[in-house]
Amino acid sequence: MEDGKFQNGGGLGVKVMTDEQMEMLRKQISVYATICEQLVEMHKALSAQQDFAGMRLGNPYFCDPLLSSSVHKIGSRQRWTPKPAQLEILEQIFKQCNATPGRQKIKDITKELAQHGQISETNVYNWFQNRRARSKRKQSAILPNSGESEVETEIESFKEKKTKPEDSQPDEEDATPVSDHMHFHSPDIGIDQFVGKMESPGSCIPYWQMEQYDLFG
Amino acid sequence: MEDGKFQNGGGLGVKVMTDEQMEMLRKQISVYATICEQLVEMHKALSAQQDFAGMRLGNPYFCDPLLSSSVHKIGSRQRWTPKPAQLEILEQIFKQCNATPGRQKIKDITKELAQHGQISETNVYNWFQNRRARSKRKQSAILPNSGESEVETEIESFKEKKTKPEDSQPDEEDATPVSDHMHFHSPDIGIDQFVGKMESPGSCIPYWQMEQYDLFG
DNA sequence: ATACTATGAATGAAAG
DNA sequence: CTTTCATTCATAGTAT
Repeated sequence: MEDGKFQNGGGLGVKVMTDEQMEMLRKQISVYATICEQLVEMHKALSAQQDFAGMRLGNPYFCDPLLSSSVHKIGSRQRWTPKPAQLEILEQIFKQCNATPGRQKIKDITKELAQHGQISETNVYNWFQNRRARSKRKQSAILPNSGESEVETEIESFKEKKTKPEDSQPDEEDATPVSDHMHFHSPDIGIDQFVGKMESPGSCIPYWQMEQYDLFG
Repeated sequence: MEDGKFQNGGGLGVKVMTDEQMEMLRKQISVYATICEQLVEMHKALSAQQDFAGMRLGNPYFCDPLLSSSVHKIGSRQRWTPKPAQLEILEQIFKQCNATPGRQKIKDITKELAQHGQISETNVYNWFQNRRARSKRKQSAILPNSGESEVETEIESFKEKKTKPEDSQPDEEDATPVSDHMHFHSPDIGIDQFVGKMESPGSCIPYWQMEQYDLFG
């Protein structure tokens, strides 16, 4: 079939990758993609300052093939989108037990939902996970200071949205986000060689260390 | 790329690539590598020939986020984010012994990884715990649980059921498992400094990582 | 086309 | 070790 013209020496047209390999590959490429993105930006910024046209010529890679994003977005796997029917079932189940369904439960649900479309257990698992997390967030968002113990009410009709998406950065010094015109999310990384680690906010050893280092040793 | 030409071999959870896809992948990576090399060089050249100090001062993000390698707001990130270099090492170690590293082992690993950025033993410990747990979950997600809809011993024997891939599917009749030689070269271009700066992978998640979604349906 | 929002997915950390 | 929580990223859908 498809290996009619693109077959390797073995004559087999397909190869199987493990998740590990897949993941690694994805990571590698992501790294490249990010590097390129940033370098390109830098390049653009620099270009704006001076005209070093001569340098650009002769290099097919930064002339424009790159800048025009010929490399990016080559096919992409899109994420699962629950069908209305599936959603309904999920919501219903969620209402009953807004707790995490057990493994077996997940399986059952998955099987059930599979009748309405392609779905995997992971999808179901994620859905509940997200549903729960978001439900909780919304609750805390609408009741800032009241008692929060009895709030188990489902508020899906509440399309409460954050008035201010909040950059989630408590640090608002002179930082000028450049993300105005491009998605440069996470311009920061956790490389604080100088910042103290926050693993042990005191002098106590994390539970696991005690267990493994002190008791076990 | 039209996915219509390819098929997943009916694999459930197995990623099957055709030679064509493989070729494309290789090409993409090559392109990235080349681009990065070129851009890095260009950047170096530019940096050398001018001192865009003004720009630097005015824009902490533009100056050269890549070279400074740690331009991020202190305290803006709470949780550790492994850098590509660290991840690579971790994955490698995980491959060898996917068992829990002993206390000394953790220390060693931590020390090793510290060369690439801030990290603590707790981070390493957690990483392995998560890695293992998720590896297991993934495989159980597609586990050949032929059992009917009974909730029997849920503890099942997915201990070391399949040590190899998280998800193998007995449908690889004409599929050749990708050997570990399929590794494309790592970002071996001289941009380690840059790599260390990045932490947001996934600006481009091509067709791999695809699952049994409706990609073929 | 651009921006925004809703939400699926990934993952570090913590609880049990 | 297993399960759950919290936060973040990326993308599909939708509005401007």
